[in-house]
Amino acid sequence: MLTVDEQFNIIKRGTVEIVPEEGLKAKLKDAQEKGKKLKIKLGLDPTAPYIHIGHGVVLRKMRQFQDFGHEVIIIIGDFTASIGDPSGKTITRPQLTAEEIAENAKTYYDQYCLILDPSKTRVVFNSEWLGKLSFADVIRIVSKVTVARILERDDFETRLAEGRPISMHELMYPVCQAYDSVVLESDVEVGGTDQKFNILMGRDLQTQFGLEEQIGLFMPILPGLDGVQKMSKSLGNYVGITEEPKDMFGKLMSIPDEIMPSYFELCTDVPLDEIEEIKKKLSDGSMHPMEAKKRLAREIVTIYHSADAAKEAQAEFERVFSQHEVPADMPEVGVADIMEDGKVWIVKLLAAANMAPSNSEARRLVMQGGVTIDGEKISDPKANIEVKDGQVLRAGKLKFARIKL
RNA sequence: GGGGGGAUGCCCGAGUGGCUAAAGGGGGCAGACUGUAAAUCUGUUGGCGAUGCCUACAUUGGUUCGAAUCCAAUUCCCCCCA
Repeated sequence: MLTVDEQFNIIKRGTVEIVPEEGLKAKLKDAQEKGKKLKIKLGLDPTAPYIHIGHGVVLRKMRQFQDFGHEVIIIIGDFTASIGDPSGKTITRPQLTAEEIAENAKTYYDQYCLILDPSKTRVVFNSEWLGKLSFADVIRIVSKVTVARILERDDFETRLAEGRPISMHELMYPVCQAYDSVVLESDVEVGGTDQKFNILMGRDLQTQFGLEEQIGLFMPILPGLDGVQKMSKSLGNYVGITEEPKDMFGKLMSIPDEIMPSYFELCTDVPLDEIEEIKKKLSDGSMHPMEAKKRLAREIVTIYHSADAAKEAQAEFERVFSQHEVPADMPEVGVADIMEDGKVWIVKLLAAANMAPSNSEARRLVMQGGVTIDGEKISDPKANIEVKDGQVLRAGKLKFARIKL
């Protein structure tokens, strides 16, 4: 078994901050000595039950705790989702139905099993307790929180200063999340740096309720594929952890060079000194950035699939993008329905292949010279084409389909 | 309770009676260059088998030959005073 210090160092990797570090060490030590499990808390948003490698950063951190014998508690914030974490332009989300919640929970389970050890994972919904509080209970809880404390939160502070509105219920969001920690008696709460205020609020509230304070463990926000905004499904700049190896590989190859180091650190298990080595080689030019990126993509695909899958994905990538050959497999597009006199109108063909959301968009693609069949450019949007079974339709760099008569 | 300001395409934002499918920017898409990186340049960015037609500037109705633009009502948002 690893010593407490060794455990601590593994856990510390990639973190922005641990509040307080000594507290975490003490908890790890205490747990080891008494043979008890720490409760590691993570909150997830139930409205978007799709896990990408940005969530993976935090989940993999949780996994490390599990490997040291601790218990992970995932809180699906079905109650708090109806408030919406205040972001400035909060949209109050609709309450989910029981069926939706159950369905999302299942979806989560299938995904997080790829990272977490299910035997050491508990999933709870915070509506279980938050939804049962009476108004009197709520008053009792909020009486332990001062207005000044709440208004310390950055976005509240700036909004107040700029005269932008803050709704009462938004002020409740951090309190709800903090109260979750009280109910669960969590030892550690893991989250992105955007969770800092909420997680520290948990510490305060636990103290108020006479409990031991949880440790706040903050991970950086993983930048998305665009390298600028945080990774999120709604921005489309994500890599889902259940995506196909070749899609994962391809998407990872498209990230800006500058964010490679943070991806290495946060999304892979490549040792830190090796990452340093790579950085050095990149800056002195002895390593081509593309090679580093291939390594990165391979590492990540290996984590979520396997080393073989990663190798295959790389081979496929090189075949398509370096040697400009067609992918080994691609979706088929049946043309039987859109055939007229043995010919197919190119615009309809693109729509049938889901390469364009509308005919107008398909026309544009054609006019812009992004469409080929078997490598031959189609540039006339009026074109009616005699297609043959097995021909390869391509739109842009990424979209391929095999024609099926 | 009183007074004032506002709502435009994916986003920001111009437009105050016809020349407006709506300037400009961002983002997206496509092309060139390349390493499916960045930067840069070019084109494109409501729908429709399409030299035209349809739908669009919060909603509904009105004025007008003609409305994103004027009027009325409605909804939502913001600010100031109390």
